[in-house]
Amino acid sequence: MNSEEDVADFVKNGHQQYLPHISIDPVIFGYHDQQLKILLLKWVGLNGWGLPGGFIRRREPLSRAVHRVLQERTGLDDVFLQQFHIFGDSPYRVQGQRASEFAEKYGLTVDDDSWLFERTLSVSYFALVDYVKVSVRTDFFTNEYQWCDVSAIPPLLFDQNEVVEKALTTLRLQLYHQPIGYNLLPEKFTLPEIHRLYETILGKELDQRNFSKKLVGLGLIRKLDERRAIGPHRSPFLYQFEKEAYENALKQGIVHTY
Amino acid sequence: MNSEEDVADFVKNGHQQYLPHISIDPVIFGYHDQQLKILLLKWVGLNGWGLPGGFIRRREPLSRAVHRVLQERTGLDDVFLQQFHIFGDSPYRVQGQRASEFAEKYGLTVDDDSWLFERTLSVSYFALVDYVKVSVRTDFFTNEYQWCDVSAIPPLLFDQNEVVEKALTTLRLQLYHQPIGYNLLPEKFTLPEIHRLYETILGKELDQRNFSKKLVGLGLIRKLDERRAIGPHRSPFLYQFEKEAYENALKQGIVHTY
DNA sequence: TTATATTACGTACATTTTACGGAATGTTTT
DNA sequence: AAAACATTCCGTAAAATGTACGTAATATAA
Repeated sequence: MNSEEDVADFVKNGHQQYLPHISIDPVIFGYHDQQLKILLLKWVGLNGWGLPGGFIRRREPLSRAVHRVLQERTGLDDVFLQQFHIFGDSPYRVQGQRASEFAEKYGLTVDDDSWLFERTLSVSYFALVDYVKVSVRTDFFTNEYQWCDVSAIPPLLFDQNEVVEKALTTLRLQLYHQPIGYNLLPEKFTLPEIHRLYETILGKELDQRNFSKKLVGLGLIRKLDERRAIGPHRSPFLYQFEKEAYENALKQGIVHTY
Repeated sequence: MNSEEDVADFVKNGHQQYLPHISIDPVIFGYHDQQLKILLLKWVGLNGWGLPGGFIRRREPLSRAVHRVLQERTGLDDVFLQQFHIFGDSPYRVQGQRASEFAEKYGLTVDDDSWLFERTLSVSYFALVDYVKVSVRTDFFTNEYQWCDVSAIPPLLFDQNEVVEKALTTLRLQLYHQPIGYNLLPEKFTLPEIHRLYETILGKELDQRNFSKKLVGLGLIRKLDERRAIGPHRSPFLYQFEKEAYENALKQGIVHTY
């Protein structure tokens, strides 16, 4: 959607195609090289940084909608997405926005009761991807993007700082229970690789020896009989995710503590 | 809402007052006397048992909406409610309902595009209450109710069996992390009381000695210097919830495992 | 051959969870 | 008053889990 015509139509008639009052705003964590970032977009009409977002098509299952939104933004398919909350309490989510400001900015005529500016609840998911493999697409509403380190998130639109915080908390809590890194690491990876990933996500050091014991003990990964050549050092063994365990995890979580 | 006039207006114009496409369907667990039940309503228009439900007012924060819905159904205030999922994948949630059947049943004229019969996502919460203290209110749409044992849930409307299952799983998972029994037990309660509560919810025996150690150890409850007379037996000591710990739990969960 | 950076692995200690038996107590019955 | 009964109360040992930590192996480059 990039022509002004399309946009005007979207603003005016989008509610015929999409459900009003509900947006999907995935927190897309990007990991690479011991850095954990999130994808932020500069929303022109709202004049600030915020999460990528999208709407649900009238006849589209919710989970398919999230995958589509992620796909549209990042080009990625088959990413593990985890729903973690629906936000509907913040004043911003109760009052809706003023259409007029937005209209001015774009030089569009926008009715004050346009569906786009009505109150919107936000269904929140998070995903974890490799940000160097992603080519982000911006559009008419978003003219800029950044991968922003999680330790330096600027003030975001609406209540989205809270959303990001909760996403991060949930990501960390579920790290040993959900197949979070599944689509991030290569099919065969080394212990140091997954070790660095976990350390980065949790923001703290994990004892390397205990870490491998734990992951193997939980049945999450399995050691292979191959190594990878990594230049001037000892070749590390390769590991694989235990597919069955992970598929179980997808449904019910790996660790059951009741 | 019980007069036919009100109902006709609700069906026709409810979307002026409520957000369409989103319902709130709390799973209300009722505990009493070592029985764990859930509140089910017989939905006349849909001809089946289902969860109590309600809609969000246009300018009403989400969490206030749930509390209101619960209040309207049960008369209870200040109940701990925990959001656990939003459902939007089931075919029933993607296609919407047929208005005509409903109209027939009630002898109302209902437009096929009435907001009420459009696709609806369900924001799900659970609560835990004492079901003998609740007087359930039915209304025009629901002419019957039952407190149904969790071990014998009948086929429910839409995807609500899945909803209930997930509610139960979440309830059990969070039992040691959220102030779930807070509004259920009296302010001062005995160890056997809370012990039986936990056993019933988890559906298994918990060693009585380890149980008290655990709860006190977690800082959830504190032993008082009083006892309660319970007839022909040794008088048990009374305990209280640790208010601060519980208020913390409300925000972030008590046990932090990352 | 040596230096260097990295991976690999095992063992002792602390903490948490689990298992389990026996003494104390408030009434009712004899 | 004593005995019987149903219940509450407590502590300790064993097992499992989590934490801390040092040293040997290895792949290249110098």
